[in-house]
Amino acid sequence: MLTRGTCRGEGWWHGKFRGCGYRLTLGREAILDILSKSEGHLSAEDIYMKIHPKYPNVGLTTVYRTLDVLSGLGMVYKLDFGDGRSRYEFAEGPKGAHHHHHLVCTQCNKVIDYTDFIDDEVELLNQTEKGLGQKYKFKITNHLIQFYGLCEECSGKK
Amino acid sequence: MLTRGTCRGEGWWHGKFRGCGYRLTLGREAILDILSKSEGHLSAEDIYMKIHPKYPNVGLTTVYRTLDVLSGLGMVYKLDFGDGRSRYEFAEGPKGAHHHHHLVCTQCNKVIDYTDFIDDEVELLNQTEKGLGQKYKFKITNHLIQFYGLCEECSGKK
DNA sequence: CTGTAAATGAAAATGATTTTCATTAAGAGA
DNA sequence: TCTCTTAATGAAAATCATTTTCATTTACAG
Repeated sequence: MLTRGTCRGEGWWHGKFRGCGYRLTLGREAILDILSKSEGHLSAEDIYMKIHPKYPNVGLTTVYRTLDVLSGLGMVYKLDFGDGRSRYEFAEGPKGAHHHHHLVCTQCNKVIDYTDFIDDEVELLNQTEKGLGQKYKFKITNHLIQFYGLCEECSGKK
Repeated sequence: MLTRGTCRGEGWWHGKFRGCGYRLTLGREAILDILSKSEGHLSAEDIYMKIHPKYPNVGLTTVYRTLDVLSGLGMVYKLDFGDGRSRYEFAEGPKGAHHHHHLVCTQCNKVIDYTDFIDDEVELLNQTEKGLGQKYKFKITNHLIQFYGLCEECSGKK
């Protein structure tokens, strides 16, 4: 993962990029644009496909590279749902309005975002985070919570 | 993932295998044996290496296949710490004595198992699990909690 | 406007995991 | 115990997401 110092300050991304010594390019804008508009969990190729019609000269390689930068900056979460490819979602921050956790079907890989119990969870997590951070001298920046099981359809199929 | 029906009953693995229609083979025993003895997070190749001296005729392919079966049976957890290969650990069950969660360094990929806050976490998770299960009609069988950040060393390096 | 280092695309390389296929062996039933 | 069916296996090849290489382009500081 690419990281230049610790660049997690606030401010919108024009500044965020520049502030961290990154250059602002068309490809990066395109990718951020798609990511901030799309709901859901996009793979690198998904993003490439969505961008391609409008920006045919942004390659898949650049998508990967940009996603790496973005997740290094904390602007994007890189997720793994066990289907062999990484998924990315725009980060709104763990306290942000749309923060959610995932419910993953181990059979069909369907993913449901839920926010229902987030408040209690986040409260507990913050505590835990603090405790862990102290005990293990970790600078915790993020967390991942996923529940696994069978979705309605798949558990029907037995 | 290979699954034959829902085979998550109790009992030790000789029976568990047979009960689910799987055959008990040398390779599978070897893999279970290593997994149950080793602490930590082994990759398929780690396991292959550990087994090889004693069972030189168990191939890497079989290791992958067996791990797939085992994780289908819920006897092994398949984990992803972001270093490009899957890691496996013997499952003691979410309520088992050694259940733990993970603290992952995003820089060097070091992983710390912690059990410190498990009790509170597990309690909340059980509630959440129940609520989510009902609302989304999911049969939840497992959960994953990981905190990400920089370990002491890596945050030292700035 | 210019120089320099960062960013890029295309193609090749990588590397974990999966598939193929011919062979072996587990274990149910005789 | 012997036989037969089918699951399990190893080796090699295939797959496929991601990374690297390298020559070229481009952002942007000065």
